[in-house]
Amino acid sequence: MEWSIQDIARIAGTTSRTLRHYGEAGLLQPSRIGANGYRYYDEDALTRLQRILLLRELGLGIPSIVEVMQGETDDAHALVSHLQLLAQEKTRLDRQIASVALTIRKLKGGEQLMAEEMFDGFDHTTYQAEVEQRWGKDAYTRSDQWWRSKSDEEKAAFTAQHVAIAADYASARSGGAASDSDDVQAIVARHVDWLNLSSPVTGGAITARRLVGYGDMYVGDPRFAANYGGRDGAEFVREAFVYYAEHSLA
Amino acid sequence: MEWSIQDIARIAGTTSRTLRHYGEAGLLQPSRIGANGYRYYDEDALTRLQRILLLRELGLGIPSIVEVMQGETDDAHALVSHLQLLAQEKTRLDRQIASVALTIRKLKGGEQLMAEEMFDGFDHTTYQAEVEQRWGKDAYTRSDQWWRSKSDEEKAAFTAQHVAIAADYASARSGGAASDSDDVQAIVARHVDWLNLSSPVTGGAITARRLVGYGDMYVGDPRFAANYGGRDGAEFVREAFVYYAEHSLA
DNA sequence: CTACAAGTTGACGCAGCGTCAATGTCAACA
DNA sequence: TGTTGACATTGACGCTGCGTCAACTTGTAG
Repeated sequence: MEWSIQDIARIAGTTSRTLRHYGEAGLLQPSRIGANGYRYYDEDALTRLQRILLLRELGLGIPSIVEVMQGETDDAHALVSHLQLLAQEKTRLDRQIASVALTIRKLKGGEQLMAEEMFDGFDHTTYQAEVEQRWGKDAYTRSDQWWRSKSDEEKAAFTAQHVAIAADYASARSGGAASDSDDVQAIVARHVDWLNLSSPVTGGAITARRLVGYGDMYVGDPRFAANYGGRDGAEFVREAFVYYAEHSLA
Repeated sequence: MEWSIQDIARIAGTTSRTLRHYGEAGLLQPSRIGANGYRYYDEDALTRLQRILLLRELGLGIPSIVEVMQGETDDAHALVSHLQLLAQEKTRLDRQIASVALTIRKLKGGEQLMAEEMFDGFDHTTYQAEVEQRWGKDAYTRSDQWWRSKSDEEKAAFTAQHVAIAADYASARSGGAASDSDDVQAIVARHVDWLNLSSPVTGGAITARRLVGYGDMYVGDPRFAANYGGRDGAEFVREAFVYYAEHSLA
């Protein structure tokens, strides 16, 4: 059996450009080249290609894959060192997220705005007067003190976590995931953990009832919905909350 | 005041090449260009450059910075959307780390090897016989059962966490951090959390005494030291453990 | 006036392909 | 057999953010 470059690309789920690139890189040569210069690939090449694509999906660079395919390194070894790279990347990212969050807060004008901002994302009340009206007269003070008690690092981490959670909802939703899918429910679990971080302020761990209450608030208030990509995003989160409340907080 | 490209680069802590690049990108023009083509920069340019470098450190791309500098977006807004990018990147990385860890385990030949591998990283005993001798006759069984009780995702996460921790030690050490520095002690805190994950097996949370014991083992056994970059790395971890044990587990 | 160090410039390189413009191939139709 | 149009295929350039380098200037010491 023999296929043209386009055929192989379709079968393996990649592009002809990529195949030519692998050819240049010495990763995968066509099994035959026609008199007209066209590349043709056989079944061995297809198998090899699929292995290459797997390693690429795992993030290995072409030189590493070349090594592996030449048998100088076994797959596991290459993946382990790759894993170390990924881990480093991750901590670098974590650090950067923390500094960016910190810088944002500094730019926004110092501690004064912090309680508001945090409350804004946390229980959707932006102004002190509103907080007091909605949550009781000393809620603002309690929250403000709690927030001030945190170090800069902790504040940044807290903010960053929420941003990450919101981003995850967004990508899950755009990827077509259902609000009761495992993926989304896993995000909710993290979200609940995050909410529980401030349980000292709100008085105890999240209950099913409270979680659904939050969901309603997210949908009802555009300032909060904005955190989740608008009304539709907030609605998605609310559905996920409801499901989670029923199945995991019962 | 006016400086040559090299002067400005040194003052701001960057390179002349970078400055020329920013020039081409329209980010930062020299305040004057000599008849010989040499670039000269004044104080305004220096101020602007420092702002640019700050945003770059936070990971903003040049086009984004151009926007910000043109006043089309304020800093905070740009950083918030950048933060979302970073958060997405992070979850992508998390997923990839999990898949790589999972793939590694699959390659290593299924469940059979898992208990060994995990024990290998966890308390340095590679072989069943050795485990039994060192930790008591049913330690291996307990550990094996505990490990088997985990889902694939959980196993992958567990492995990935340890790799990340080891990588963090390595980068901290190569960055010249002391074992009693805040950064390193924060890594130890995560390490302790990680060790506590298997407290059901080892019988209760880590104590100061046990932590130091682990440190000694890491240094003493090359198979384990390998996880932390060899003897020197293990020694570094041991020092960090000792400090942590005295100051945070007292 | 020479010799040499230090500075400056534009150009190429890199990773992993996406995206062309320029040709080539092939079946259908005249 | 010649034409046409739909698809394929190829090599080349582009992209990010600079590091690195060869070639050329400038300035200082002797």
